[in-house]
Amino acid sequence: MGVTKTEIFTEQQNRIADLAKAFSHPARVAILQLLISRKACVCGDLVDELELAQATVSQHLKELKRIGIIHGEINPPRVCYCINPVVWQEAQSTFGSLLDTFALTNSCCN
Amino acid sequence: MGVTKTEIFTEQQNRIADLAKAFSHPARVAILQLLISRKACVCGDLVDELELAQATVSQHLKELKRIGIIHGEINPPRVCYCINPVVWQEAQSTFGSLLDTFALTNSCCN
DNA sequence: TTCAATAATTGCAATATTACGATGAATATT
DNA sequence: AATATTCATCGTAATATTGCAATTATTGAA
Repeated sequence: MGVTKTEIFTEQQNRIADLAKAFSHPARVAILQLLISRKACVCGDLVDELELAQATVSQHLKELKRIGIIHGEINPPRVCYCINPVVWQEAQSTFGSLLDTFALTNSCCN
Repeated sequence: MGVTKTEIFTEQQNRIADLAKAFSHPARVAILQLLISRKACVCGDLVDELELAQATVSQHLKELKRIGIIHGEINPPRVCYCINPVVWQEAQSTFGSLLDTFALTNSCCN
């Protein structure tokens, strides 16, 4: 159907999936890296850095905003995008604990 | 177009995006959690745990295999799925360093 | 060989995502 | 006021993803 059955999963599982979406497209990874390195934080600069149309970059920024991992400050006529430290920390602890739940001592069931 | 322009991004960015896809759907998160907790590792058991059809679970398993984060051992007529420790560690270090590149002392550019 | 059990694959439908040109809204500058 | 700049949104096209029923291997057992 193309539609995820959100209701059959836990809140936590759905949130993990959402946070992962921030990193699940190379353009969004690149945008986040650019924001962190502070080589660019204005939409127009991101467009210059990436070989993508302005509309496409804007769409990825919208998705990142929806997830909450960035927020934009209007600085007319520009918009400065920044990492949201709160959600970034949430991602750190979420992926940190998820990835730690697998102990390397675990062996396969055979 | 619906098609990601893979070629304009770095190998690293594309790999991060691919690894993130393992976690970007709640069903795949649930599957990985079940494999880790060892409540289930056989496809049929996963189908019982999740409210999804066998074909759907199989497809998610296929995607996780493509990424490399799990592998299946044939134990006829069953298939036992396991976390691949090598790729799991890759995910740990990849997301670990990516998430660490943002220092909370970073302030926005305004 | 035939049957049962298990899982992969196929085919299909519906929705989501990616991408871009064009347009629109907001605001600074002239 | 008119213009230019910047970014969001709309519309559209193409591809990807999600999900399931049905079918197809595959293999062990009868």
